[in-house]
Amino acid sequence: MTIEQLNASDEYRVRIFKALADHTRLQIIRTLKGSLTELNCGEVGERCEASKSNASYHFRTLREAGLILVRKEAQTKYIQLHQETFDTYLPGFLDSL
Amino acid sequence: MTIEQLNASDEYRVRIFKALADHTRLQIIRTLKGSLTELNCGEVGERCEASKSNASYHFRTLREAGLILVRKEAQTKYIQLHQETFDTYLPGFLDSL
DNA sequence: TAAGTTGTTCAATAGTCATAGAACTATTAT
DNA sequence: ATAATAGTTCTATGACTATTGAACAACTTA
Repeated sequence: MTIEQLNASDEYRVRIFKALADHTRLQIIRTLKGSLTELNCGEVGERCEASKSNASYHFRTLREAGLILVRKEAQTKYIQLHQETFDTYLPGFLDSL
Repeated sequence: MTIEQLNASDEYRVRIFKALADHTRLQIIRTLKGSLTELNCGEVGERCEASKSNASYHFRTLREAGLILVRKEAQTKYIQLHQETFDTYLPGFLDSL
C-alpha cells in the first residue's frame, strides 16, 4: 500500500495517532519544534534521554507515520518535522504543544 | 491524579492519542459526529460492528480520555462527543474526519 | 588500514492492548 | 416475581509496543 492510498484511509490516521501516543516521541517532536538549529539523531536522543537504539526505534516510528523528515550527510542524519503532515492531519497541534 | 492535573501534562495527550489510535474508536467518533439523532451504546456498537463487550471497552477508553460524554436514562446510556476536548487538543480534527 | 563516530538492526523481555464470551448489575415490562 | 433489555466487568488469549544491549553497517580521520 502506498502512502497516497494510506493517506485516504483510517489506517494512516491510526498510524499517526499511534506515533503520537508516546511520551518520548512527544518529547522528540517538542525538541525538534523548539530548536533553532538543525539537530541530528544523537542530539535529539540525548535531549530526550533515550538510549541510542531506543531513539532510533522512535525515529523510525515517526518517519513511517510521515511526521519527520531525515536528511543524511556523511554518517550523520539530520531530522526535521514534516510540517505538511501536521498541517493536514493535526492543524493547530504543534502550536498547542 | 485529577483530570485537571492530567490536562497540563503529556500524559493526558498520550491518553488522548492512544484513544484515537484505533480503527473501531475512529468509527465510533465518526458515527457520533455524523448522527443527527442522539445514539445509545447499542446503536453505536452495532453501526461499528463491535461486539457488546468490545464496544463497552472502547467507550470506556474514549470516556477516560475525555473524548465522549455519557448520559444515563433508565437502563440506556446515550453518548455524545465531548466537543471541548476536541477543540482544545485537536482543533480541526473532527472536520477533517 | 585501524580506530572512532553515527546510526540501524537483532533478539529477548516485560508490559500493554484488542477481542470474545460468560457472568453479572440495573432497569423495565409482563 | 419473572423475563427481557442495556451495559459492564471478568477471564483468557493472541498480538503488538517499548526497552535494552550487542552486533552490525557506513562513513571519517589519524
